[in-house]
Amino acid sequence: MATLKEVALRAQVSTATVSKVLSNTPYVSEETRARVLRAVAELGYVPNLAARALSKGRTYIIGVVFPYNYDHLFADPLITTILEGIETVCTEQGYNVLIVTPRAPVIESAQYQRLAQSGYLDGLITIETLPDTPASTIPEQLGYPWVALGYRSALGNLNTIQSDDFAGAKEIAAYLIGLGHRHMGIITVEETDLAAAARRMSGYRSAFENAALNFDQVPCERGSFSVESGYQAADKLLARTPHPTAILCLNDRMAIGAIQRVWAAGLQVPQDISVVGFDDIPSAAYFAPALTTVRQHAEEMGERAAQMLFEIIGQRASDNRRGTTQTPSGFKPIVFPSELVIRSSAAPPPGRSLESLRR
Amino acid sequence: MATLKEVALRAQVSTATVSKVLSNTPYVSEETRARVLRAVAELGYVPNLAARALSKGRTYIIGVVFPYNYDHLFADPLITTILEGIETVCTEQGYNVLIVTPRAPVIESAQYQRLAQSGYLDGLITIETLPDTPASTIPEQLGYPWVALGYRSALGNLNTIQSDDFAGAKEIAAYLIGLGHRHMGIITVEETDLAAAARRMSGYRSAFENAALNFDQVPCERGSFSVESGYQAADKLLARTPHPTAILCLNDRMAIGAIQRVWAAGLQVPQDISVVGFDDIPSAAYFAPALTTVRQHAEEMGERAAQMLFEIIGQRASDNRRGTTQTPSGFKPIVFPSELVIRSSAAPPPGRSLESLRR
DNA sequence: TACTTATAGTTAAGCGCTTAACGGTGCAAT
DNA sequence: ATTGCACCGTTAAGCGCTTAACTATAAGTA
Repeated sequence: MATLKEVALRAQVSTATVSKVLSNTPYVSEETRARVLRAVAELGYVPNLAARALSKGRTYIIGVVFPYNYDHLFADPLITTILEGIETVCTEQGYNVLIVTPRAPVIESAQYQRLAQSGYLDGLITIETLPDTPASTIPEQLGYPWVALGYRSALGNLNTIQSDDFAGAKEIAAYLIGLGHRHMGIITVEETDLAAAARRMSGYRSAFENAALNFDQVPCERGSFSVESGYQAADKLLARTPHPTAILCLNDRMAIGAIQRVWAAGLQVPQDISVVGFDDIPSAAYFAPALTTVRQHAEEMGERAAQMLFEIIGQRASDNRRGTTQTPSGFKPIVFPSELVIRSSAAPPPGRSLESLRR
Repeated sequence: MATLKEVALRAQVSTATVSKVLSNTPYVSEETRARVLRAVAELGYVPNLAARALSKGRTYIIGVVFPYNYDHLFADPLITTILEGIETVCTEQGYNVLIVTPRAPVIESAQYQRLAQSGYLDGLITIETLPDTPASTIPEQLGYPWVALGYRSALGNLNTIQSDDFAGAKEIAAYLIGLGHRHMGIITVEETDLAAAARRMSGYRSAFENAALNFDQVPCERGSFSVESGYQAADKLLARTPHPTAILCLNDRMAIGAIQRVWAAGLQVPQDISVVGFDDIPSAAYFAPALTTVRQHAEEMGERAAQMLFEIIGQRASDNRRGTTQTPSGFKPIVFPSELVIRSSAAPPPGRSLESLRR
């Protein structure tokens, strides 16, 4: 609670001198430096960050904006893993992380809007799971240092970090096709709920078309990310005759739900039906059967996002210093590969299952 | 980027008036109010929070301090669930959450120390998994609004939110005993790594003693929270002859690891060996066999912690207003019950397994 | 000797906001 | 006519820090 002034008084110097000592500015004698430092120690002085922020125009806080329409936000391991990556880099750089979870579509979220423009944040990382939300727009308008994890077609995806959803989806679909599956089902989500959904669906489609399979008549149900919704969606898929021999799920949690439903039907995974997911959440490996899925490099993506943000912040700062007008350009999108993780929830289709089921 | 001053200029009033309008202070005519509001809208004015924080002495940011020695912090669903609870309440109250993850024992973490004392935070919630870390001490010394999730024997556990680890552990141990198990093994962690560890162990002990079983000769291995470490610990437990018919694990992840090891030995859970966990992480329900474990009310605990914090903040504020000296007292600890969740990873011991193993 | 220049420290303005204290109005009550 | 007071608005003093601009001294240079 001691202030700079009190330190100055005690050390018998001006506040400017104390400030200089604290910021390691040169031209302070060893003797006064020592005196100041002693006063600081004696008073247990800690600079007031709000004051510093006001006068320096920097807060050393960066905001991480979560997607708003997720069911249980932090329950998604992918998101928390990304957060962890971000957090690591920010801490290294001496920045703090403020988490922003808009509870309304971003455009309506007063909380978010204010924060973004309040000068409280030195930068913003948005985790954008939705297609082109206005969240994408605002920071850019402000010339605000900002990076998005996700897609932003509007601005040519500048300053974004992405996962190669298309390639990952294509690969896992091709894998199932390679195993011999011809009748598959898909559990997806509303494309308005997840920007990546469309990419993954395109990936699936591409694999199907490569194998000369008609993608448009593949049965497809929609869930809402959760295990429960995966169960429900699988329920509908299994009601078909013949039922699919493999189910492609847009995320792991729905895959787990789908597997529960398959079990409930008295069938085995993968012997009777193969089920694959997407994301490779931590428990995917320990689930039985261990999930065949697609891994995204979430932690690295988070780290890279933070690094990119700091590059932007640094660049802005030097621009300002030399009075250059801001380069309105940005970084090209960084696309992280996603990789097929083969475990044991997928296998070749049962030999004559189709025939036998048709009886 | 517009400032109060600019708004005032445009609305042709003083900055004080603008400020009053913005804070809904009475005694402003409808007409000027409208004029000010229009100017605000036209300029897209958003108050600068750093300035507001400085002049009001409040930042509307509360810090959540994570335990420092966790392997993969955010990977622990318990922690993220708590965070979610905290976040919910804070958002409701118009507060933001800053996450603080000391990367060193708290006492050495300059980052943490400064933050706590920098006036940047209106309050602190520490998630304390360790026994009486200095983290517990500092905020209290400062009379800083602060709540801990965990145990703090030093201060009579004032202002803490706890889970009834003892009762939960006792209950699950008693459950296994009730099923008929007599030879059990325990997978715990270092007590210096988790304050609750001692409580849970006491709970186990109590159940054993109630059943007149000698707790001290129960084989006990130590892991480090992770699935992998559970596997390793189970490995040692299974090396014994006779091996235990049930394994009590201090958390679910280690239980999952232990189950993997049991499978690797060609044994079935729960037919051959029962394995139970603690925490009831989300995937516990979907794991096969679904884990019998102990649920903690993590989200509610987080919410309650935040509520308690706001009560303290409010109380401080009114104290200051009427100049009362701070009541150094605090709230009594709130203990959340933990409840046994019976699923399918535990069953009675195999009929004659004891005899047959002893051959 | 006079003029730089490096060093050491101070002054004071200012970051953008809040708020106590202080005028002025009108108008009802004395 | 005087007082009281509810109402509307302004002035100005901070909040605690940073930093440009300045003063002052000592040492180096032509």
